[in-house]
Amino acid sequence: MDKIDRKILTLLQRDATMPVAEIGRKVGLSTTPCWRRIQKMEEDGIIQRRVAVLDPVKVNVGVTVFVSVKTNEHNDSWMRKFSGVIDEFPEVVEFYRMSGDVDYLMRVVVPDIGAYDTFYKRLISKINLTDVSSAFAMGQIKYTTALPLDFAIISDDDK
Amino acid sequence: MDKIDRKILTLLQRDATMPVAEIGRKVGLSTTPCWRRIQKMEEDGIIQRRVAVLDPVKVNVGVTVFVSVKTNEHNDSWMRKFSGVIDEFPEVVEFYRMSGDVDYLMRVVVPDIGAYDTFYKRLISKINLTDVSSAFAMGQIKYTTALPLDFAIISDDDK
DNA sequence: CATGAAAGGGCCCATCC
DNA sequence: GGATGGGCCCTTTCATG
Repeated sequence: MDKIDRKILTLLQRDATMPVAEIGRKVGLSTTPCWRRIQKMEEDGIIQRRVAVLDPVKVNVGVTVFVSVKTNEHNDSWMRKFSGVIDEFPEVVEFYRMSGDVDYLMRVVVPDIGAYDTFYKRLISKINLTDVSSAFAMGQIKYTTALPLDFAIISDDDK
Repeated sequence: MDKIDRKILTLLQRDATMPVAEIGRKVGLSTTPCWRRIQKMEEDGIIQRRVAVLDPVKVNVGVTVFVSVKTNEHNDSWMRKFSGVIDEFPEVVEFYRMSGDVDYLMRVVVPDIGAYDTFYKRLISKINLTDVSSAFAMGQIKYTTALPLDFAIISDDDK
């Protein structure tokens, strides 16, 4: 991956509908080589997919809750089971295995507190969770799907 | 918004490259009305944008850190300043104002612990933060940009 | 008023240089 | 990496219930 690829990714992370010809123009390439680079990055899995991003408030999931879970079950099979349960809940949009005193952290999106309570009851009915604590977000100040590309590995033969 | 719109959104959240004709076929509509519905949802801001989603590991930001901030400055102007500082950091991909004992929570993506330390130093040099604590994720088990549409408001005249 | 059918223009993508 | 061309898809216009 070189500087041009990074520029292409920057543009596509911002707007995936941009025509290849225009991307090429912005990065100083003609259509074909630019298209080939994009194609390769898709094959390599650098570009995973192209998705529509919706307005959370307008689809009535304006409330984010961070749910911390502590457990005594520190084995792989339990994690897989937990993971499988979480997969069934579309309200859970992010799920992490943590280091430190919390074992798992998930981000849940719901319309309001009441809906969160419903979610919570459904969750604990599916799997036994020892210690769960919920932190409510009062507002989303920043949210982006665009990853920083400043750390991406640049091939040597690139000025 | 009716059931068909929800189906369209479900498809577009999964894959925004799907041709309108195919979407129409899947939801039981011909091309034009399907295209118009999508157009309208874009105008209404329900569909905010279409973006490329990249693989975090492959662009070398495989480590997620959740940073909790407590502060004594509970006024709007300070929040705006903080918000402005955060905007300058592409490593911060999410930023929330919280209720409870933590005031702000952000998700930061970096290549490794060392890069997080660099980020942390740069951050506290830009703004005075009283109480900051960092929690490292050992792994991302689930991440989706797709919001649940089960809560979306359905217009009455829809079976 | 919402849907469907058909036509034009633009873009993707393959081939060749 | 660049240029040309065919084919598909988006987008508009017109017709229909």
